[in-house]
This record gives sequence, structure tokens and C-alpha cells, in this order.
Amino acid sequence: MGRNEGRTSTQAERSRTRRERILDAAFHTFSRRGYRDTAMDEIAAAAETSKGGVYFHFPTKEALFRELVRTTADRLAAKVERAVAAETEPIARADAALRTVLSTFAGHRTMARLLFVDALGAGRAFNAETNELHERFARMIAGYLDEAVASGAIPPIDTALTGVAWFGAINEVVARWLLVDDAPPLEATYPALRALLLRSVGTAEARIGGSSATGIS
Amino acid sequence: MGRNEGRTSTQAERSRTRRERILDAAFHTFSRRGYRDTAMDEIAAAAETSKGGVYFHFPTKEALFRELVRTTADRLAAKVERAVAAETEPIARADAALRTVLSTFAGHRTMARLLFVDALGAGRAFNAETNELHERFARMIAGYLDEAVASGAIPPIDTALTGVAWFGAINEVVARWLLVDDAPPLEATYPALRALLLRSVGTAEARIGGSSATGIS
DNA sequence: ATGAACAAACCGACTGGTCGGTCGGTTGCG
DNA sequence: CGCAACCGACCGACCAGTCGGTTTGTTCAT
Repeated sequence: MGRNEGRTSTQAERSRTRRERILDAAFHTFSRRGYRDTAMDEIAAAAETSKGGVYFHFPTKEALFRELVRTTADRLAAKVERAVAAETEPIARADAALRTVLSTFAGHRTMARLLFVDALGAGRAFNAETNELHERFARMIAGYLDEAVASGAIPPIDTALTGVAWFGAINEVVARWLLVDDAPPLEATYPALRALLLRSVGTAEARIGGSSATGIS
Repeated sequence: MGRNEGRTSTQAERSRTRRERILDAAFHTFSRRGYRDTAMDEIAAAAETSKGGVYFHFPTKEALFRELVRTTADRLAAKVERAVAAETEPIARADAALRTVLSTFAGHRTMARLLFVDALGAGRAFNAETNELHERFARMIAGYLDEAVASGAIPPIDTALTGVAWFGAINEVVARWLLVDDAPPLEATYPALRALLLRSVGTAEARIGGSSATGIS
């Protein structure tokens, strides 16, 4: 701890800042215009740097995009896991996950765009990426469902398929909300969607009504 | 007799044939490589004609793609409607629709690709198109659900949202099947998916078991 | 029949524009 | 001085769409 602990090295620090700024600019630009329609020059301009500058920090356009999708998905997954960990009862967990996803997207339209629309619009080369992303969330759901089955909260079902179907249903609801102009707030769909999903796995009707005597809001 | 009643005018007929061949080639090429990665030259080559020839029949790449998506969707929708019309009981109708969609896609992977993957990969310019396509199917589902509600087969629910969710669930299952290498046959998912969907709208559990013929309790 | 005249169908070289990625150079911190 | 960071003109590949030209079929006067 000799020379510089207060204000860390300006060099590396500024580099990281710049990198972050590029990532940020890329996030917004990709979100707004989609992968194919976003030029590296645009990202550079949005980050107030040059194309060369961008290419100093990222080897290719694809790598930049990949990193963006991955870290964004990571952040969302972590948020969901945190919310789920706060609950113990299986249905409450599913509830927490659903609520977290919907409210996060509601607050960050651009994030939703990047993950659920751009990822598909990025072309055949990214299908593996997209597939992995979807699979990841589907598996996460399936995992919670497995717990619910194990605990007897719901009858045994094909949790893998259900995970896929749930993800698809949520995905579509979010996508529709993203693409339609007159957008009723995303959270408004929560009660109906919640009931739909819970019913689909055979949750006892009595547990569906409200989350626990209190409404959500 | 007159000049030509048996074999109609060779001119127009051959033109239509050619047009058809281009459409066909475009269908396969778009399906295999996606909208953005398909060059008009490729389509021309696949149709054993030239780029100029293609442009004689279609004004732009986009128009060609649009016509393809529209007619493909039309055909599928008609097929579903025919299958549904053959049934009278609401649940049997939903059943028929689901079975038709799954078996059609199972038999024509490329069709599924074109409608559900390419349409999204075609870029921001097509979002309106894609949105309309999804909405169309979601509305179709919602319509059948409305009938089911009216007939008392299922309790009153938000059919519009449910239509969207069902479509999303089915879409995702099909998409997963399309993108994953080791593909279990699509129809294999039918029983579980059917049960899942029917349960989600509160169908009496007794009706879910078999597809038909079982007594109604 | 015959072939001139005409038009529809078709061809493929070319254009104009875009954009990912490169590279030689400049800057400024250490 | 030296090196990381940064700049931006430039290159090369790609591709939708164009256009002048060629082929092919149809019509009709002779």
C-alpha cells in the first residue's frame, strides 16, 4: 500500500471508465436500433469516442454485444435469485420471481428490448447465444418447480417443459408490451398472469387468490 | 375449337410458374439463412434464374419476404380453422388447434423457422409485421377461449392475456425444438403441453386426462 | 404459313452506399 | 523516453437495386 491508495492510478481507472462508457453507449444503441442496424460508429459517437477507441477495448462488434447480453442477463438472474431467496414457501418463490422479472422490465424497457428482442434480431450467428439465454431462464423456473413438486405444493409434472412454456408465456407478454404503442403498465398483467401460471401447474385453487391475504402493489 | 381452351396461354402460365418457383426458393433460403443473411442473388440462384428475373416479379426484397410470411401464415391459419371447425365442443376445439399447429410445424421445420425465427430476425423494420402475426394467432386463441367461457366449459378469465400467454408458450416450445440439436419429436410434447394449457384456464381436471371419448363428469 | 413488329420475360454487369475492421499516427500520463 | 490509450482516414467485402440489352412468345397483316 505504498504509493497510491487514495486516488487509484488515473491510467487504469480512466481506461475502465471509458470501457464502461462504451458498454453503456452500446447498450442503449443496441436497444434502440437493434444489433444489425447499429453501426460501430454510432456506438463510438454515443460514447463520445472514436471507432478506433471502441476497437481498442473490444475486439469485435459481436464480442461487445455478447458481453452486454451476458452481463445484463447475469444482473437480472442475480436479482431474481435474491428475491427468491427471501422467500421459503414454493409458491411465494415463484411469485417473487415473476414479480421481480415483470417489475424490472417495466422499469427498464431497454433492458427488455436488448434481451428479448435484439437477441433474436441479431441473426443466425447468435442463435446459440439466444438459446442459451432462454434455456437458462427456463431451467431456473424448472428448478423452482422441482422444489415445489418435492415439497408437495404442486403435483408432479414435466417441469422442464413447463419451465419452457412459462418462460415463453412471460416472454410473449413482455414482448407484446414492448412492441405495442398504447401500453398498459406491465405490472397490470401480473395478477392474471400469476393466476394463469399457477393454475397451469395444478396449484390448489385456494392458494391462487391473493399472495397471502394482501394484494400486491 | 377456338384457339386455346385446353392448354391456357403459355405466356402467363409460365410466368406464374416462375413466380412460384422464386417464392419457393425464397422460402427455403430465408428459412435456412435468415432474412438478413440471404442475398437476392442466392434466391435467384436457388430459383435457377437471375437477380433481374427476381426483380421482375418482386419489387424489393422486403416485399418478397412479406408476401412469403403472409401467405404462409394464411395457410396455417386456414388449416387450423378447418381443424377447429370439425369440432364443436370447446375443449376439443382447443385440442384440435394445438394438435394442428404442432403437427404442421413438426412436418415443416422450415415453415416454423420462417414464421417464428426469421420474422424476428428480420430487423426492426419488421416488428410491426411480426407483431401483427403474433397478435393474429393470439387473437385466434382468445376467440376460442371466449367461446369456451361463454359455453361454461371454463370459468371467466382474461382471455386476451391468456391468448398471448398460450401463444408465447407454444411459440417457445416450438422454438426450442427448432434450435436444439437433439430434437425429441415435437408431438411428444403434446400431452404435457395440452394438460398444462388446459389446466391454466381452469378446465375441470376430469376433462384433461384423455383427448376425448371419456365420459364427462 | 411467314415474318415483321411488338412486348413480356429475363439476364448479369454495374453502381452506390454501407459498415466492420485496420493501421499509421498522435497524445499524454508515468 | 516509453507505453497505453486513443484517433479517424481508409480499405475491402458485401449487397440491394438498376439498366441497357437479349431472348422468347404472341399477334397480325400479308
